Amino acid sequence: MSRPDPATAAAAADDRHLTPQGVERKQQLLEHAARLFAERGYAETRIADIVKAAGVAKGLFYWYFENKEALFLELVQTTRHHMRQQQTAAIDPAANPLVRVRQGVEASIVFMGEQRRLYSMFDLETVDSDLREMLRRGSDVHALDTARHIRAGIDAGLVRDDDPLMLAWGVVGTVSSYSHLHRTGRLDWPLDEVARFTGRFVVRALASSDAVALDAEREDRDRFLRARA
Amino acid sequence: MSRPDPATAAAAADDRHLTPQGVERKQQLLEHAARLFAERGYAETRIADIVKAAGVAKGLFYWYFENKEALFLELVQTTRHHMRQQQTAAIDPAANPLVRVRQGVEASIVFMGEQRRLYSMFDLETVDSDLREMLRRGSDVHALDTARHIRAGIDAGLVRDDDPLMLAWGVVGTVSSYSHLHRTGRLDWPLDEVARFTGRFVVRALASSDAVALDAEREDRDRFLRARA
DNA sequence: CATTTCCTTGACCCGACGGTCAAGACGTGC
DNA sequence: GCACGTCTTGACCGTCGGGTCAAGGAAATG
Repeated sequence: MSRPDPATAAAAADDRHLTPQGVERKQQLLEHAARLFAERGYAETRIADIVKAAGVAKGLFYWYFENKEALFLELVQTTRHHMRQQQTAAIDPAANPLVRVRQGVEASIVFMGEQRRLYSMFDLETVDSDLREMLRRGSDVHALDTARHIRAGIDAGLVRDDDPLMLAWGVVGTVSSYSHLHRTGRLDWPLDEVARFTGRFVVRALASSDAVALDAEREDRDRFLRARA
Repeated sequence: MSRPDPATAAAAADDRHLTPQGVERKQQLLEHAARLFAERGYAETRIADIVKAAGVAKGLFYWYFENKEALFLELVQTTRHHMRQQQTAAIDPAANPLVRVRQGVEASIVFMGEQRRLYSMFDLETVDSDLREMLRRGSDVHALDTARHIRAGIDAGLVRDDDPLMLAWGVVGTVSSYSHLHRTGRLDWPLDEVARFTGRFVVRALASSDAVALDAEREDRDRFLRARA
């Protein structure tokens, strides 16, 4: 479906050399598209809308992108990349597994909250089935990642003994739920409070005992206060 | 938007008298539509597809429904109704609040799993913004409902002291996450195991202490064994 | 200054799809 | 057998929107 014959490849080929001007124009299109997708959804955004917003002719769109789907893909990939960067930055490798999960969770909430414009089109699968598949792979990776920490947590006796991958899915699901809630404006708490609440929820769901959970929460409060100081 | 002028109301008026044959035909259309929505999504399903599947002419669709959206609405409402019935049936009013939440959660998972065809179009908001609003109101109700039990749980000292509505959103989100996972085939556990896992996850996230959580889980096992006998 | 590559334009094409309509079949009561 | 409401048909219409194209300007390259 991506490149059935050479004729199609003529438009927006992989090895297009972009001048600085071209790079900037492409960036403009991406940004306007992102804004429009977030405002009215992927399907409801016409290519005509995008080029109009950018103030260029319709044909130009196809100079930079093969089609709407290709643009969307690019948007998703770069955003995902930034998200992972943020996550790894937030996770303290020296901390215990349960705390690491909590740090990842809180970082995700904050990132998604700050980038809510972009994320409006991620978890809610407002796209056709091809793209849906791709979006799914994203959360799969996220869950697998989380599962690693959880496994370590179980080994360390910090996380209760249950299927690690299933627990990880619970974490990912919880994060995306609260983030979605916040993003859609049904929850007007400040972002960092949403993050801390979500962290608490997840820690409680995973912890092997009260003591462990309390410990992870205390550590949380400490970090929070330290960050304030 | 629903009925701007009398002319529109001509099609599928509220006070249409349906013969038994008409009722059945309408039902056929609803069922085929549900199947197709589930398979390929709301937006990707053409009215032409629906009537073709039902083996009738296109014009007939507009005899029974004002448009695609109206059909969708009808589908959502009846399904939601069944879901709530199932939930209330599963909740033992004599049980303690935490257990009641768990019962509701497990019933939801089972119901959504059995009706997965229909539910494919619910939580994932594959529809335009008007319908999205309506779908949201559905989970709002669900969360509010859950929050009542949680409040009672906090008063009884069974649920940890945190914002009840937020906790309720966590429950609803967790349920819809695991249900979604199961529905999309990324989780091939038997349905009742998914339900019990989800119940456990939620109970742990809410419980005020290990003892309380263990108690609710033990009660769970007991019920399970009793049901088997 | 010639040539090539990049960038931009907007009119145009065409298929898809939601929705309409005139015409007729079937059944029921009078 | 007539009249009326229910039900069914499929051709037809209009619009919307993705995608194409021929043409030309602007900038780099040689």
